[in-house]
Amino acid sequence: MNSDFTLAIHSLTYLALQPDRMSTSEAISESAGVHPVRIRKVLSLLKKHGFIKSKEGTGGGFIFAIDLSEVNLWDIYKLTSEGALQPKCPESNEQCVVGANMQRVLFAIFLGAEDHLGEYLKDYSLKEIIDLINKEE
Amino acid sequence: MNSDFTLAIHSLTYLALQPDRMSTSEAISESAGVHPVRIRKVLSLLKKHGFIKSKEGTGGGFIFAIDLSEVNLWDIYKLTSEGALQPKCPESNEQCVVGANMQRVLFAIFLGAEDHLGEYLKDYSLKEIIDLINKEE
DNA sequence: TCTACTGTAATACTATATGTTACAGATTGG
DNA sequence: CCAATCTGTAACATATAGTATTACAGTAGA
Repeated sequence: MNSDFTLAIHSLTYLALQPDRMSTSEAISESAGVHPVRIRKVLSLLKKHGFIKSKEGTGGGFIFAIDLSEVNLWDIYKLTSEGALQPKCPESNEQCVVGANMQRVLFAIFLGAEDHLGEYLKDYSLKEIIDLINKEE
Repeated sequence: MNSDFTLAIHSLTYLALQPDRMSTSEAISESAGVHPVRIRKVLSLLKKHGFIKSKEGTGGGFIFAIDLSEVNLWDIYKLTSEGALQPKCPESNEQCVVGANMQRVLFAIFLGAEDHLGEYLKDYSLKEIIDLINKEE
């Protein structure tokens, strides 16, 4: 899976630990180790779905908009990575019964697989992520 | 997920439908729509794990080695794609509590996610794939 | 010994992911 | 009103991963 998912979780966790003030994309990018523009792109998506609020200009930045327990890993997976589980299917030969039907069969199975994954990921809310982050090894 | 998984399933399905004779990598590649060398690479892996047998030289090729019901999608996932679910984690800032722990936390969660996925994929044996392939829409 | 295969390494190419630059628009404070 | 500090995005550049191709050694049958 690509790193948008990780960056989204990272950013949300960061914001959750700064509940009282705006955080800039630069501050988050320093924590996450990527370019601020990338953070802004990911956060733009999270904002569009109401998880965070943003403000432009001096003293602006990003801030958490809802309760920690209201967002879980499945929500974020759907935003950033839906379909990532689906195996790539090269365009195969329609003259062959295998080639003609493989994509359809695998697509259906992995649609179910993603739902199944969802049931697992729903059990991890951001609150639990933060608990795990704080629980040092 | 990359297409090695799909090619492995495709090849196995193809071989399962030709149980009495050797199939060449070229024949399979024509059905799957990829280069024969790629098929040979994937089949080399399947052979190493005992799912198929191969024979070099004239009249050679690949043939199914075990019972259809003995191989399922989880077996093949593990061979071709284990770890694919794991979200990429950029190297983040160890000075920050979020950066220092995010990778460890996500890694553990997605290890569990892959196990969970396994429970789902185990329910699909190659026999069932073939039934689905034959069941036209 | 010629032909038809697999096995595999090396290389080339292509697609996707990521990084960077640039700049318009919003907001604040002097 | 102007300068400074942010977000929001598009456009472009670069890096990485996925895939295709070439090449050739080894094996087996006719």
